Amino acid sequence: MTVADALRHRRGELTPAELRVAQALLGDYPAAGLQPIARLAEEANVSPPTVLRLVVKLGFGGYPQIQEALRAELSARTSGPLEDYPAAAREGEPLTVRARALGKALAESQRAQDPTELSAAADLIADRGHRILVTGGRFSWTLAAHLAAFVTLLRPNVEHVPNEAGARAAALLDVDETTVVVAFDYRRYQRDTIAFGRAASAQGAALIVCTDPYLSPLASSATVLLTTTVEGPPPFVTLVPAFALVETLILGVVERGGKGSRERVAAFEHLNADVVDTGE
Amino acid sequence: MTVADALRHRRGELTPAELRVAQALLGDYPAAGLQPIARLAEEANVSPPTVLRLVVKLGFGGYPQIQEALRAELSARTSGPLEDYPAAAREGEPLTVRARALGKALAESQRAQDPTELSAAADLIADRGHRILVTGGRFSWTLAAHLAAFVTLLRPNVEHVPNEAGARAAALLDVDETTVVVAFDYRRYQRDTIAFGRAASAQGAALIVCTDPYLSPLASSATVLLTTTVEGPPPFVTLVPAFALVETLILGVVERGGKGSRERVAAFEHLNADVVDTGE
DNA sequence: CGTTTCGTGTAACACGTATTTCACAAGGAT
DNA sequence: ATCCTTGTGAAATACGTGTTACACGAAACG
Repeated sequence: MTVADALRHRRGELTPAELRVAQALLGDYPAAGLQPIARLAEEANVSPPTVLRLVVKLGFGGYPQIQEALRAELSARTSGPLEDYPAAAREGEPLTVRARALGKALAESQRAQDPTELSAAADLIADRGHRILVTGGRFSWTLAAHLAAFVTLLRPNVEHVPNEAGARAAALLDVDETTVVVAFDYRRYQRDTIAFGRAASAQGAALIVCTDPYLSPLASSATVLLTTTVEGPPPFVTLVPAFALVETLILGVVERGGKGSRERVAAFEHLNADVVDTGE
Repeated sequence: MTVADALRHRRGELTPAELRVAQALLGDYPAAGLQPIARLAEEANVSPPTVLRLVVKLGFGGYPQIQEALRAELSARTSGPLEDYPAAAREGEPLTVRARALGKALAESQRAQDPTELSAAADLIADRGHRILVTGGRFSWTLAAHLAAFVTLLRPNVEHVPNEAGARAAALLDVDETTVVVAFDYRRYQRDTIAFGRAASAQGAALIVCTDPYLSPLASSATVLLTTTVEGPPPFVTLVPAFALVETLILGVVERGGKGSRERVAAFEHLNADVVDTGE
């Protein structure tokens, strides 16, 4: 397990100040952790002892030890298993290159995923005692919509809250301890999404935050935190891993729903006259 | 110029012992240079002062300075934190299995993709002489929405037609030869999506159909046909490859849009006060 | 409303590290 | 051969750094 993995995995045990250190570390990984402790502390707006406490909490004997771990990860890169993957297919072809990049991003992203967090999220969403609100940002709203569309099929009381002030204000009116809010917030974090999530959290709702490894500021309020890569082919970002996460979540909810969920789907299909079973 | 460049460039001026340092440094770059000077010296079989002399010869004020330069190079890499650090993938874990399945589906799907069709689709969508309508079915409408949301950013005259009779009827009113319709239709093909596509095609519109390998009935009317797998982990289907296709299409449109597209995106980001650049 | 616990920063301390100084070899020149 | 020049390492020094101890404040608890 890499330092980055450990950092994300044990996020729940971190204090606010320690979380700031984690963000600084992940934000410029691994270079930030190879600086003197005082410099890292300054970038994270905390004191050196706080950094040290985080390091010890992660299981390292001291700051030099975590630095050694980071250097080791750095050295391991050369002999990494991903290097020999591209043996297949034609090099050069832009489409092939893109496919590889996406596949790699997907694999990496899911490797870093914490099964505990994932199942906690599925539990929350599957529990019919909760009301579910799903929302997203300028681009990620489609992910929210996709999740909401499927989950609606599996259980009642699911709502997609559009990326829009009025709808969000209205949705907040009924938020209480029995509400679960799923928020998608990826780099270029959006102030309004963050505000919505924080408000919901303040009103007692459970908060599932889906974000990138740099962590949305909303992460500190999260009950459950799910991260996926957004690194795509060189200059671009991709939401493919995030989309895969959404599907995995849906899968988890289906599993928890058991027979009831399947029957619900069957009922839906019968009600739906538009559906054609066989092609042609 | 990077430290590595400087090292190679000036290797002629180096003494034998200094050369050994250079080799050690380049052999495990840049991790070796981020160790304490004594450790690096030991690995190169020289004394610490020799390392320091090399550092000064390269134009650095001291050892901390060259370390800072190395860290800066590390940070400058555009690649994200996860991308570079593979680490060992845990076998067996259900999540990993799913990741592999998705990755495989993705790779296969994109390999089967015909570059000609893909670029034809991108051409059609990028051409500003056309009006673009995007629509999808019960589940794939989010894909349509995602495509529409991004393309709207890149060019004017793009419309997402919801999966709903009224909206579709209204949209059909203005369809003519200058219209391009993008339709998503995956297994459990939908009668209404098919009807919409056929009607648009009959009115002279170009038709881009995104479907699975079993082919929607709409395929026969398609100007351009794009297929992706829907085979997911055993009992389930996945839209991940389809989502990747959408992103690839967007990428194609961006490329064709050239500088204009980028400026459009930049303008959008400036207009958008909600966006937060840095966490917290 | 005290009391306790937890989180955090300040300041002193101790350790490790970079740097300097100096001594010693090994060629090359006079 | 003797003197320089150049390259190198050992040891001592001075500095920066990690670490520890302690004190303050805020939140949780009784």
